[in-house]
Amino acid sequence: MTQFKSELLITLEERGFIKQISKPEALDARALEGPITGYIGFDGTANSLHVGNLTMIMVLRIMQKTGHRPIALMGGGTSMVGDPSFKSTDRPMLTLDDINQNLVGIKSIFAQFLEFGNPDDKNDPKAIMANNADWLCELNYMEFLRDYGVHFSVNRMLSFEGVKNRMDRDQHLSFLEFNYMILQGYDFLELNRRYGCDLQIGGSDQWGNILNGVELTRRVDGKEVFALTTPLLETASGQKMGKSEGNAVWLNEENLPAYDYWQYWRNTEDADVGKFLRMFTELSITEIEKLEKAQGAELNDVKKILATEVTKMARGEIAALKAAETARITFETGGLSADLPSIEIEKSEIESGLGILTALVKAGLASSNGEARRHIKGGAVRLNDQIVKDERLTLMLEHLNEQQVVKLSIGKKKHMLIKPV
RNA sequence: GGGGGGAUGCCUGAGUGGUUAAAAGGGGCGGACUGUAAAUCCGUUGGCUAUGCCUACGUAGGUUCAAAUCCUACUCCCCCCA
Repeated sequence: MTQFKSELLITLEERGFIKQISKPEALDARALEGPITGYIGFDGTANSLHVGNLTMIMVLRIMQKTGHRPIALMGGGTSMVGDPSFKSTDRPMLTLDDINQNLVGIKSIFAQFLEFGNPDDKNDPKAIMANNADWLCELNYMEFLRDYGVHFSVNRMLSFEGVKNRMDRDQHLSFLEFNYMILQGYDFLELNRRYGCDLQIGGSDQWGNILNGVELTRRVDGKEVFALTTPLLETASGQKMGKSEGNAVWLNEENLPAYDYWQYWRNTEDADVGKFLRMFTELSITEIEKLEKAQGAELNDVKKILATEVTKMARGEIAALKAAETARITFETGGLSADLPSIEIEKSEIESGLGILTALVKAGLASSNGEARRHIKGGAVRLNDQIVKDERLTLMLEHLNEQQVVKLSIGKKKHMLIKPV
């Protein structure tokens, strides 16, 4: 294991962000010399980002905090093609408009984590948001082939892990998709030319693609740039990160209320607590080491700290503390917090008798009447903390409590308030 | 371009005329146990105004009392040869 000297690599290392580095010593030395410009690519296919992207965002944030310049590269160009690896879906190609609209949403999330500056000012040390559509869409095929295609060895590309796997499993790999890695390599070269970018960071599955860019930049412009990958993030029990109730855990309030975001982190597995504290909070390492000593049920308090810290960053301190308090009231005192996620329903609808099934669906606790019915049968549904046994029960104004709301729950963890208006 | 194989529910994958809303596993969800954890066990997993009805086995037609299952065309994928 290399002993790093630069604050950047030391921090990334101790927080568990490093899986592989192309030339660790040289990169370390470069980081000591002066600010590095590093980039990570993000998909522009959704209007938001989720917990699965958080690792990358945190790496960019660490770059900025240690005095380097991060670039968030939107895959506007590559999204136009659509990722062909999901070949079953025949999904419509995203238009430039869609992508640009998505980028607006994504940018607002980044703004929570990074400080952006003026991309045209070479001396502005703040973060940059770039879009590869700006250069990929203007490429001329013949020129591109002659200028850059010549530097790619098919033999070599075939030997990359990702490609090899596909071949071994006899899985279709289109030429389009094969070109992905070339375009990504070109991105690196282009970012180096535009912003002096010397580092590309990505998930460990990106290793081969990143190296292509490193190679290309060296061959074409004779510049040395670096690759760094982060470990693939899974929970200790091997689940993919970032799904809760089958839905993505979004980083923005509009897609997921702070309370639910807080809950996601509160429900972290014991074995992941230390890892997550390191990666997703900015508590000091000594502090984290202290917290990690907690055993068994004591870990519950540490999980609360984790949840609050992580929520602070994405949603701000006020929202985080409020979420923590709401959870405390709900789970620890059995009381009713008015800050639980809620929906508003017309008062007249309740007056005329709102079926419990419909209410559950409206509250988003069940996706269909059938599912709501099954939950009632399974004894999972509660109305104001009373188990509901009758699926024909109707909500009436008498069900409103002192605070003029009705609390609907499914299971022990999911609660919604219904507010008549 | 020639020959062969295939497309099934969230995913993998059985099913080759009626008993099939479709085996099995995974995943999801709920329950028990706990610590709002993991592991384990149990239940559940198309929709509806529900002893019935509708939608569903790549797409469009056809045969049949009856089709995921048979026929025709189309689309897409895989393999072998060129």
